[in-house]
Amino acid sequence: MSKKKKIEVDLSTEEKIKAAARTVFTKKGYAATRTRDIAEESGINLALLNYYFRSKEKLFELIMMEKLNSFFGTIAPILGDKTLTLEQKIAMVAENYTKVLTENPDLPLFILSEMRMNPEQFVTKLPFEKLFESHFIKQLQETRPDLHPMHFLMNILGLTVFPFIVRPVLIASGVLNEKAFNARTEERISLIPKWMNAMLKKK
Amino acid sequence: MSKKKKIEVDLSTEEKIKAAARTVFTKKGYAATRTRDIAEESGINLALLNYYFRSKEKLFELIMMEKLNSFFGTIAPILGDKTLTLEQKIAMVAENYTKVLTENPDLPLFILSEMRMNPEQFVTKLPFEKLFESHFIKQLQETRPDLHPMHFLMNILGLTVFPFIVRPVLIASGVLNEKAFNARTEERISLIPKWMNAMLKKK
DNA sequence: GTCTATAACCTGATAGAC
DNA sequence: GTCTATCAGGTTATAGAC
Repeated sequence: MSKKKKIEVDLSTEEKIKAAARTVFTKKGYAATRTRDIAEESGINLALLNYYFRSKEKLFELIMMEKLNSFFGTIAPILGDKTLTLEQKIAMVAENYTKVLTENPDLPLFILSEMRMNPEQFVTKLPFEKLFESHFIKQLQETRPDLHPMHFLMNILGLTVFPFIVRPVLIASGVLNEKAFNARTEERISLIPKWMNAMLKKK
Repeated sequence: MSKKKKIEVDLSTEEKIKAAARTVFTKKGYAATRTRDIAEESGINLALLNYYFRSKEKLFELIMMEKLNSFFGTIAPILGDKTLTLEQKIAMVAENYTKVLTENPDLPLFILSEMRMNPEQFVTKLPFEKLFESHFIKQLQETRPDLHPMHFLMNILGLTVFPFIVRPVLIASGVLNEKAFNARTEERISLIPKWMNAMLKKK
């Protein structure tokens, strides 16, 4: 017999705490989160949080590392792949990123908010060279040697990620509901490659 | 004689607290800010903060309203202006926004972070209809009736604002220093209108 | 208006019983 | 492993002297 008899209910205590921590940290951010909130959300006792994870900060770092891997793990392998054309990479970034973010819409704003408040804490643990010295950058330089390749990296990321960054505002203001938002970002999967192509052409 | 004999030093106590609150709230966010931090930063006594502003929350709302006005006040009048062409609006948004954000680079991430944690608090006080039912939206619909105008509003804002949102990461990681960052965003003032024009063309 | 002192409460973390 | 009880320190806000 497996340890887990049920699907959600019989998670180990450790996993229950992690699941609750993901929810609460994501919603409130590190500073506004109380360890009591996490305990309540997970249905476990407050003391067990420290028993399993030693401190609020250690638990947060664990969750943050998961999030960073989701965020950068999607993109770094694509941009570094030497067998893909520039057009293929752009299409894959738009599609894969949109799908990851649709499942996890607060990922970018969560990461950027926390990194802004404490940049040193995580910046050393991230593969920035992988992005900024990637094969993708070389391809951009070959295609448009007249412009800094950073511009186009910024453009593809901005076009893909920016809607998710303003999503809380759009939804709270009633401009779009969740369903309409998802319909628009789904449309952008095929639009972004066309737009990027138009921007990359020399006029 | 004027009340103010010196320029920075002789601000009224109230203005000193507000200036310190701007600095500390922007840097740490609402939840991580301690009223003691603001008192120390401004050189005034802790009790005076409550004397002038009643509570931490009231002071924060005041600062947040200033920030929201800087952020939306730049853009709403341009997008609503019925005498400007689509191309003129795009050029003005890129230029004016970039200049405002260069002076106040953490403005967008500050606003979006705080609104994410507490969307209801500010969303009612914002002129979203001004943006999403503006003359600019009508012009987009006329130019590209086949696509939702939201896409192009997202694109102009994303291309302009996104670099400032990832700025803390870029600078902390050493990918760009402040000077190089400013050089790139300055370049984008003239690039964004060209890119938007290319995106708006039917192919 | 400004200060010191302190009230009233909250928060992360642990000791110790089971 | 899990719980209750509690400690030690921090936090917002105010009372009251000057």
